[in-house]
Amino acid sequence: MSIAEIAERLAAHGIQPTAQRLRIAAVLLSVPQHLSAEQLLAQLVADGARVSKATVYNTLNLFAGRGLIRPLSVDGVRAWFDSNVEPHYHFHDIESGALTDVAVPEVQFSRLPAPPAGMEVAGIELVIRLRKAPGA
Amino acid sequence: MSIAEIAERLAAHGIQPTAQRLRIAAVLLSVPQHLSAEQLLAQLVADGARVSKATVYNTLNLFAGRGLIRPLSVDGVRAWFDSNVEPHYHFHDIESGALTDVAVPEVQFSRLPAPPAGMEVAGIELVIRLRKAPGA
DNA sequence: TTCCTTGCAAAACTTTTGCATTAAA
DNA sequence: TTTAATGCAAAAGTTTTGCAAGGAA
Repeated sequence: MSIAEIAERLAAHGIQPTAQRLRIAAVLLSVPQHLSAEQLLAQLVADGARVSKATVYNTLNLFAGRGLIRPLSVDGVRAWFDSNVEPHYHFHDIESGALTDVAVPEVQFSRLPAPPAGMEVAGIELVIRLRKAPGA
Repeated sequence: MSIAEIAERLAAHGIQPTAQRLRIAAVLLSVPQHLSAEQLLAQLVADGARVSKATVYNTLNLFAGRGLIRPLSVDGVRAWFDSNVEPHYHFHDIESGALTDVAVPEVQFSRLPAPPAGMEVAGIELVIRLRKAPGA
C-alpha cells in the first residue's frame, strides 16, 4: 500500500495524516495482523521510525476510535489490535498466545439472544481457546 | 453456602482450605458474579477480613488454575473472574462495563471451525458488546 | 522440623497524562 | 498566528515477586 493510499484511508476516517500516523498505519495495514502496542513500537523502532511510546498509544486509541483498527480482548494482560476490521473471529493458542483468524462463514449462529431492551448489539467477539491435543 | 461446604469445594479442586482462601471463596461463590481483583479485595476489607492484595491475586490465580473460577477477557485493562464455571456467554455493556450472563441455550452454533491439527478446543469465549440503541 | 501460605513492600509491566516543543493549517 | 500533534518523563493502574514471618502438618 502506497503512502498516498494510506493517507487516503486515514482521511476517509477523519484522521489527519501526520508523519508518525502514516508510519504507524503503514505497519498496521501492510498485512492483516494482530499487534500489541509494544510490538508495534518495536517494529517501528526497528524500521528506523522516530516515534515515541506515548504517540503509539495515542495513535492506536485514535485509530480504534475511528474504526480503522479493532481492539481485541484476548488476555487480561494487554490490549491487542487487529488491522482487519471486517467481521471475523479468532483462535487463541493458550500456550503460545498466537492469534489466528477464523473467517465468518466458518462460524454460524443458528440462534443469538435478543439484546436487552433499549440496547443494540455493537459487535460480537468470539475467541476459541486452543490447547495441544492429548495425543499430539 | 456454609464454611464446611466451601471447604469441601476447595478440597474437591485440590486446594488447601486456609483462612484467607475460605474468605475469598465465600465471597466469590456466594452468588454467581463477575469480579475484578480490586473489587474482591474491597469487599473483603469491607467485610473485615484480614487479607492482603498479594494473597488476593495469588488466590485468584490459584482458583482459576484449578478450575474453581473462570478468568474472563472482556477489556484489555484488567482481569475479570467469573464464579460461574459452567459454560455460558456474556453481554458486555460498553459504556458501563456491566457484564450479564447469556445462558448456553440462548446461543446455538450451527457451525464451528475444526481446530488446527494437533490442537483441541479448550473453551469458547463469546462476548456480545452492547450499546444504547439509537431510539432509546 | 518442614513445608506451605501470607503480608508487606518493592518491582515489573501496561497505559495515560502533563507540559514544553515542534509541526502543521 | 493559531491549533494540533509529538516526545519525554512522570504518574497512574494492574499484577507479580522477593523475602521474612506466621501457621499447619
